[in-house]
Amino acid sequence: MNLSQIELLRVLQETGLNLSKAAEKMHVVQSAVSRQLQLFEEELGSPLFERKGKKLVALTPLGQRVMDEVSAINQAKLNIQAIAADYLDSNHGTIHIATTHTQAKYFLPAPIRRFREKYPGVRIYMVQTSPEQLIAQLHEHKADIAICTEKVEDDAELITQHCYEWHHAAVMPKGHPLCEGELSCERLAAFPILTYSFGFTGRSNIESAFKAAGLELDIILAAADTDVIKTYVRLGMGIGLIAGMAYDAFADQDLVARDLSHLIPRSITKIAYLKQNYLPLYSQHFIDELLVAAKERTQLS
Amino acid sequence: MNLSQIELLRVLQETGLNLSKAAEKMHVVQSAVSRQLQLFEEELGSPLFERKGKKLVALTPLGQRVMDEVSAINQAKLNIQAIAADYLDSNHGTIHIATTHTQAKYFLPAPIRRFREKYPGVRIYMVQTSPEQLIAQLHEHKADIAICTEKVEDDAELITQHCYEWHHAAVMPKGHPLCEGELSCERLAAFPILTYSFGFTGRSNIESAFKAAGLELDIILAAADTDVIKTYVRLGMGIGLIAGMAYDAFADQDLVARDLSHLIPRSITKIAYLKQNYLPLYSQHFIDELLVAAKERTQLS
DNA sequence: TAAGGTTACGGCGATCGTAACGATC
DNA sequence: GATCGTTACGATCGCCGTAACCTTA
Repeated sequence: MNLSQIELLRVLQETGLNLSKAAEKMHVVQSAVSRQLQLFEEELGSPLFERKGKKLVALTPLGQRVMDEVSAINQAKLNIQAIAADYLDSNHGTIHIATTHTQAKYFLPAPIRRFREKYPGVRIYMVQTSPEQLIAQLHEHKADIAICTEKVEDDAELITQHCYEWHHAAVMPKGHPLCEGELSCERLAAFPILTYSFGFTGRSNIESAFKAAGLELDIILAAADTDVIKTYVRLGMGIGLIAGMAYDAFADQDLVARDLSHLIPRSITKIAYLKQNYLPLYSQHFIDELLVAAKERTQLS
Repeated sequence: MNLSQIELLRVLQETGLNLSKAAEKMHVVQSAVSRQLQLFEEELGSPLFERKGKKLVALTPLGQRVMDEVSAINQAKLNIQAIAADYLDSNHGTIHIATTHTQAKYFLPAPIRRFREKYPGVRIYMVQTSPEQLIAQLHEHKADIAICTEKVEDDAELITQHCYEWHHAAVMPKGHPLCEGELSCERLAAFPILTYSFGFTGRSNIESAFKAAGLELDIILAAADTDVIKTYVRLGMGIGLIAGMAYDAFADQDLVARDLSHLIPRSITKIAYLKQNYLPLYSQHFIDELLVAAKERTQLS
């Protein structure tokens, strides 16, 4: 057993058990990885993969168990490298952030700007995905830190930190009937609604609020990001239900935003990362910066 | 980075950072490990060991962090091998049990006999140590399963299972004044006491019982095992406070045992093993056997 | 001077690449 | 015939062992 065999198994998973692609990723010829796999299976005494003809089509039960350990080894290997790199120079490196459009546009700019001033040598990569993909990004080592509102919890391999709480707001063109008077679920439900797609940005809280009131929403647009919603609100298509922080008092002067904290349960945005994954010092400072920004935001509102 | 370098680091810890001894353990010449260590440190960019002259004297802060990951890799490597071996033949292998004299002599014989009938191909190794060493044995991979009464808990890397509960008993020669009448802490404390060493077999429960009663025990013998205690009780040196199950109605006919469950809090014997450590099927069956024996014992009493 | 560690160098073997072949869609 | 995997074989590079040397208790 050696580390390149372990690496091979990891890459094989990534490539859908394709030896040729795995060879390419590892910068060796295909015959080499073929033989390494044979040697490893021989050493263990039984096959790790189900084969159909010569093709690898699935993991054997043994293979599945072994894969868990392979992940552990791979994680530890990455950690050693990260720890050493961090120790050599804790001002340079990379952070991969996975997050959603709303966070990327309305929350992250401030903390990221401040972080970049302190750590100009750290490259920040942002991956923007759907909330349900965020955690997967962590597990696949495509992201170090995920910032998300829905779908976290109950993952023993994850550490999650409370970041900040926010409420939804209703946005509408100036002069709309809902600009005046007390807002209620009933009044809102009387208009066509534009809001987030399922699983995005607290959508589930919107659902639960109106379901509790026994109301059916007429959702005529479900978008992944706020800008699309605002665009169609401007066209007079209906009421937009968006995250409160996504209303920009300056850029959105032509729209009216009304707080819905009394109608829709608060949403909680969290920071998540893998428990087993070593985060360099600067990443920890990045998280600190997020928490500072979160605190500022809560004091503001 | 490769697995033998990782292995080297592990062995270096075992040998007290002695390169020569590490080389010997790894069946290679000393110069080889010296160079491998250099290469690895070079790859990481900074030293893993503090050196005094040429000698390795301590881990650097980097080294300490790296060592944690090294342990993880080593554990995963062992797991892969164990899983594969288990998959090939789940009826052969080894179990290393770490336990104390009392468990080894008075509890384990029955479950081990039954287990051996079912799994004649499994070699059972027993390491008998002091309770405080038991957990260390697990961490050092010198034992797979620890069976112990004191000093477990609050170790996140451990899984502990409740095994059985038992009480202490007082043993004395026939005809001793304490053979008759109600037993109390006061009556016991009036005699010289022979019992377990600190940290052994529920000794702490004995302490707390008498401390609660405001009594000082005159402990004239503190032994690690029950047989020594019984031997000196037979010589008339005093009252023996031993684990109830350590009294053998047949072999100890010349002694009188009196239950102390109303005076001394119950002791709990637990099974512990490393969370990260893969236990072969037969080991899991061995634990089942322990639990069966534990149940039988509690029904008896 | 014994024990622990480093450096230099030659030899051997593990692993790679080339290449030809086999199978499956 | 294109994709995917295996087998055979020569070449190379990494790693080991020998051996001489350095350093400190």
